[in-house]
Formats: sequence, structure tokens, C-alpha cells
Amino acid sequence: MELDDRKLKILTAIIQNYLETGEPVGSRTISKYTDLNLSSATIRNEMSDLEELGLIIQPHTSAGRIPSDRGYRLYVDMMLKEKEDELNNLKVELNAKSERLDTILKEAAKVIADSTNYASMITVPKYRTKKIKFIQLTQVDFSTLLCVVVLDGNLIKNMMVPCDEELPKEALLKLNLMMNTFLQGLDMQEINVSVMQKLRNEANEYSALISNILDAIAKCLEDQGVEAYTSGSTNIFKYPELNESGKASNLLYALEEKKELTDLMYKEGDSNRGIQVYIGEENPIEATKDCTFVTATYHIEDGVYGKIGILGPRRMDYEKVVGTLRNLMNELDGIFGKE
Amino acid sequence: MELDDRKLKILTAIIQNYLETGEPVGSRTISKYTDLNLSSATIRNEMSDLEELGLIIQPHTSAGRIPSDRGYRLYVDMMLKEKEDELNNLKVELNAKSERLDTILKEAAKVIADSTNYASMITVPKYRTKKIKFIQLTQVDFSTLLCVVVLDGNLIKNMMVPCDEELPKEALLKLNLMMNTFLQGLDMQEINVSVMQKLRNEANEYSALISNILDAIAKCLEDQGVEAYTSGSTNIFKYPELNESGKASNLLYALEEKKELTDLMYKEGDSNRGIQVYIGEENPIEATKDCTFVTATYHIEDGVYGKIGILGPRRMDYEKVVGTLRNLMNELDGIFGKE
DNA sequence: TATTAGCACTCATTCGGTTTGAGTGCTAAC
DNA sequence: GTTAGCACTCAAACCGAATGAGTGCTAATA
Repeated sequence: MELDDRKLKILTAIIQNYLETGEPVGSRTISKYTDLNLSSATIRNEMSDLEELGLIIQPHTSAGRIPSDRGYRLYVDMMLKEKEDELNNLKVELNAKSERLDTILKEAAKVIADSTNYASMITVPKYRTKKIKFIQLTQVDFSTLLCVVVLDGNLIKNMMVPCDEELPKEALLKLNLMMNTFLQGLDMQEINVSVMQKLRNEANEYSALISNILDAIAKCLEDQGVEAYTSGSTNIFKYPELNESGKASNLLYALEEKKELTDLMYKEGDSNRGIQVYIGEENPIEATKDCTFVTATYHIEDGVYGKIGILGPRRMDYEKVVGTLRNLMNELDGIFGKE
Repeated sequence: MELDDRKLKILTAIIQNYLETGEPVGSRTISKYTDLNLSSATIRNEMSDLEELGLIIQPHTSAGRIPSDRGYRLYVDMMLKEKEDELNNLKVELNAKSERLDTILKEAAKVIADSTNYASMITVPKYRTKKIKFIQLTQVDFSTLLCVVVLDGNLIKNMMVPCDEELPKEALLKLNLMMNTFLQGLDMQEINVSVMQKLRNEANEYSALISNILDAIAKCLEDQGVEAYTSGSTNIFKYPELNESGKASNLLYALEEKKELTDLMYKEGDSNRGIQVYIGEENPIEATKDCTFVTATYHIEDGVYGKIGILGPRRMDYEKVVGTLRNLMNELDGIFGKE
């Protein structure tokens, strides 16, 4: 049996109706609310075919039909193709490059959640190579040093390092110079024993302090898993089918824990610049098997990228989501890309 | 009618039983599971009295009794008195003063949520006077300045400030010196027009840059509401009475939005060093009227304090919560206090 | 006088059965 | 190929009886 044009139209009608209502849709509805001018009986025949093709399912005998994961998949694929070079012009309210990265990201997550009405999640860029661009040591008070590390892409990390005594100005200057000459341009993997040895040799009397500082830096930069912000998790409650029994609870837990979701997002790496869609059972995470999870990648510079994810019901407004994501990605690329 | 000792014992028994089960407790249960050796009939009489005193209520005729807000209040007050100088010895797994403040706080929120099984929230200390302790400007690349501001209590803020040109080393040094001499020890309120004017005069050719920097600092320090972290919000699902109908959704929303809750926490200021308990209707926030909200204050130094809140069902294990909070407060005071 | 046993009563919850109505599949006619 | 008509299915809504936990009251008891 072939999937002809009429069948496709009916499938689309079913999906769109289901997206709106969340209820199984029957033949009569389609017959009435499309311009196909077909009787419900004919629609029924077609539906029967579509079911045989595995694109729609009946939750139970004598109920209407709902799209199957395969059905959604077809729909989404069609739409992604259509959207390929189109552009949505939602104006994201992100301003000023001078804002701090995390503020921007939190804001972005919120914008997405608010404009789509689904739950969103955004990760702080993962630095494949966290190259050190700049280090600055400063004495804050007599027993504390402030160490600021700027990484590629202007990601700033700072940490307090305890020290025993007030350092003379010249010593501080020297330390700063040393740190920068030895460490600039390196990433954590490259700070190996020999580099550390050299540094400590140069530092002579402050070698203990240097160790402390390096430890602090290492701790700060080490792969503590991916940092991520979520927003709009309570939007989940807007969709009854996610709200029933214990489902919402598991979803929210997944959003709070974040790990599973970020792992999934990063599985694809940055190679795939496009948008990834996991529909229902396609979703490898147990808690989200009733959801659709859409992920996208934004880029700061080569090898530095973060992920955005949107979690909502199967009946997600794919057009809007994809549009919003495309848009936000452009915004982010614009904000970060021109540095 | 008097609240004699026996009545008090029965009330306590009712509350404790209800805390465990979450179900209305009947006379027979009390009669069997206490060492009072009274028949259920007697208990019934006493219960009837307790109800008249407004300490317990019947959700409906022929159901058992549950504590009223007043009943809880009595119980909590008794308990707080008992606990006054006792000390719980849960070992909080917070280490190293060198950790960054936000990491510690996130960790603390998590510890609390995990060990109590309620939702927790912790605020980043609010600086009544955000005095500037130290400012450091550094050129990160040819068009970006990094500005690090250290506030009293070693709270670090950093921001990127765009600039048009690469500044000569001496200029940067001068700017740094100026900023520190003029701004050190001031808080945002004190940076008024005259100070800014003076700064700009000194800076002459860089006066535009100075304006940018001051803007960035102001933006960064301005009262953007209180920052707060939550943890364990999904614990809410563990309590059926909070889970029914739309309640959980509202609660989670409140926890996500945070504002209302932090406002409430800060209403008390830091004057009250003790623990504050809002039971059910005592709670001014609509969404949490079915909950108990326990808040505590931790101190970093004079005028610098943060809040911890625990949100759970009315039938909260008050002993444990108060114990845990006391303990955590000590830990935090210990970590921050010795600076 | 305080306590208790006994009993009638209340009412939320559970369970089985019926009704309703949306929706299907099939068949025969167009 | 399309449609009208009809028998059939089944989830959900509705209804009422049974269940049982728990109460309040009363009369007997210590």
C-alpha cells in the first residue's frame, strides 16, 4: 500500500488536531474540519490504512486515532525539511555582550520556556579544550588570594586560595607573570607534571603556594559534569497526559537531576549542527518516554559549544519549537561568535 | 476546660501518629498504641475535648482526627523549647573554605533536602551594605576588559566590559589605582554623582570607559532580587496530601519562581537568629497554605546573612527539621565566620 | 465520679452493574 | 471509488448497595 498525498493530508490533519486537543481524533472530526470533502466513512477507510502503515494507533477499540511515534517522526521530518532555510523572527530579549555568560544562559532558558510553554534546559558551554587565556592573582586580604582564570571564549572562573602571609607586591607581580607565561594557552590536560615542576622551581620559596593555586585551578576546571540551567519545568503540568499518575514527578526529577538529560544532549557532540528530536519511545531515558525531547547546539567558537533542550509532551508544537530554537541559536551564535 | 497532662499526651500521640501515616487517626489507634491504658471510649471523650479546644479537627464526621494548625503550633513550640540548647550531630559534608560560595550553598541545599526529604531553598547572602573591598581591572583581549569586584565577605563578582582599544599598561595601572582609592570601602548607595564626577575628572581621556565600568558594576551589584538555590523540590511528591489536584504544581511553581518565598524569608531580617515556622494557614503565601515552611538564618559577618528554608507538608518531622537546620547553621557559621 | 462496653449512626470508599455516546468496521447501494 | 446505514465495541460516567472505620451517646461498672 502506498502513502499517497491524500493519506498524508489526513495524517497531517490528525496530528494537528491531536496537537491542539490532546484527545484521540475520530473520522467524523477529520471529515468535517478539513477541506477534503470526504465522508467520515472514507476517512475511516483511509485511517484504517494509515494504521496498517503504523503511522497512527487506536488507544483502544472504538476510540479515535492518535499519531504513533512513527507518525510524529514522519511529520517532524517533513517539517524540518520545509523549515530548513526559513527563519522565524521572534525577538529574543538578550542584550549586551557584557553580561555574564551564565546570566545570558539563564535568560535564554527562560525565554525559551516562556515562549514555547514547555520545559527548557540549557547547558553551560562545554570546553572541549579549556584553554587558559589569562590568569590573575590578587591579594584580597592578608590570608586570602583571589585567583581569576579567564578561559577561551571569555568564560571566567574565580576561586579563593588561602595563603599564610601577606605577599610583597613584587612577589605577587612575579607570580602573576609566571603563571601567565607558563600556563597561557594550555588546557588542563597539558598542565602536566613537568610544567608544574618548572613553575615550582621558578617560584622557589612560594612553591607551596603555587601548588595550592594549581590545585584550586584544577578543581575548578575539572570535569564536574556539565553545568546546566532549567526553566519552566512546571509547564509540564499544563499537559494532562504528562500529569497523570506518577509521570510528572519523574519528569521533574529528571529535570532537577539534569544529568541524564545533559548526557543525552551531549551524546551527539557538536558535529550535528542541526536539531535533534527524540519522540516518545525513541527517547532513551526512561522517565521521558512519554515526552518529546528536542535538542539543539549553539556554538561559541570552534570546539566550544553548548546545548539547548526542550522537553514537552509528544504532541509538541514542533513548528514553533523548531522555529524558536533556530532563532535562539542564531542569537547566541551572534552574541558569542563575534568575540 | 483545662489542657491537662493527659490531654497533652493524647495530642502528642495523635500528632506523631499522623506525622507517620498522613491518615486521620482514630481513638482505637491511640488506645492501642500508647501506654496510657485507656479504652477507646475514654480517648474519644478526650478527643472531643481537644477538638473543642481547637487543637485537632475531624475532616468529616466519622473520620479520625488530624491536628489543626493550632495543634501543630503547640507541638512545635513545645519542641522548640526542648531543643533550645540541645545539639544534633548530623555531619554536614561541607569541606574546605576555599570552595566558592555558591558551590557551598548549592551543596548545603542538597544536603538539607536529602536528609529531611523535604524541599529546601537557600539564599545567597544578602549584603545589607555591599561594601567594595577591592577592584581589579584587567585587559583580557584587545576589546574586552575584565572587571573583578570583591565585596565584603569575599563575595566575588566579575563582569566583562567592552572597550574600544587596547589600553597601555600604565593607563590600566592608573585606572586600577584610581578605582580602588575612590571606591574602596563604599557601597553602591555611596557611589553617588559626586564620586563619579571626581573619578571621571581624574580619568580625563578614559572618562567614557569609566562610565561603562561603573555602569557594569552598578548593574552587577544592584538589587536584582535575592539569588537562591533550591533542591529536592520533587520530594513534594512523596506526600500525597500535597500531591492531590493542582497543589503540587503550584508549589513547584513557587519553588521555581522563588521570589515570593525569598521575600517571606527576608521579611524577618536577621534580627531573629532563631528558627521561624509557618504552619499551614499561618503561611502568607497562597500556594503554600497546605504546607509548613521553616526558615532559619545563617550569618557570615555583621549585616551579611542568608536564609535557609524548608518546605514540606504540615505533618513535617519538626524535630528532625529543626535539628538539621540548627546543625547546618552551625556549620555555615563555622565555615564563613572565621574569615 | 471516672471509665468502659455496647450499640446505633455517619459517611468516605469500594465495587459491580447499567447507561451513554463516541467511534469503529462492514456491507450494500450509488 | 465513495458513501449511507447499521450493528458492534468499549471507556467513561453514573448509580446504588455493601463495607468498614470511626464516632457519639447511654447505661453499666468500679
